[in-house]
Amino acid sequence: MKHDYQLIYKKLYEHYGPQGWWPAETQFEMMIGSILVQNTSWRNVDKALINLRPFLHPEVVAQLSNEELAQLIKPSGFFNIKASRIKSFMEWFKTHDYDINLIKKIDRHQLRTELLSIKGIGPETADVILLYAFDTPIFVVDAYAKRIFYRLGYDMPESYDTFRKQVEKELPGALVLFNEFHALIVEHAKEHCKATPICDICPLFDICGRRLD
DNA sequence: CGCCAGGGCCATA
DNA sequence: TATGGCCATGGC
Repeated sequence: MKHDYQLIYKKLYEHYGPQGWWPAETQFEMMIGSILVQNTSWRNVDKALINLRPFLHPEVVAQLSNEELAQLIKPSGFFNIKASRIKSFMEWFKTHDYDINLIKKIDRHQLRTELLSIKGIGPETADVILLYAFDTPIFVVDAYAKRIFYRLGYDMPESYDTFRKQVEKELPGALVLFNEFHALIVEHAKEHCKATPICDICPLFDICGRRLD
């Protein structure tokens, strides 16, 4: 199957329109949210963020105990693990003086390596942080992207980075495109390609020419 | 009641 | 290196 990632983007964008991600008030909130949302619905993350927002300053979060933090983020699930992951992230953030603009000056390849070295930050979380907090044009390989491409019959690489680079290679490198693409893929997944897909109204239906189930 | 959500770590083989 | 178990709440 010939793959055309740009056509998928086009179809999703035409159907759903601009998404304007990430849904956060600050870049710091974005980064915390990226950990909270791991394998979790945004609905639950939002509840956690409402609890957390009064404390949502780097110096304050860094001072909270794991137990206090866990209680605040409880609605997001996995709260003990995520509290620990947030604290690990804060340790790294502190080494850059909690300064987003300072981090933006770092070479992106090195920054990605630094993010991946943090306990609890894997490739997908690292990439959404790079994309939505540090304006790095990068394709986020999430479960939905894999599912869509596989179901379209594309022959995709298995490893995360090879998958990511193959998609990036065939797209124009504009930041806004990668920003919207990931958001659109998630938005699409909310309605389609679930256990009981409704694919005759799927915006990708005329690409695959068949039901995506 | 069961399933799963905008993952990642760790133990085992 | 490659699966499998585990983490845990809330919506449906």
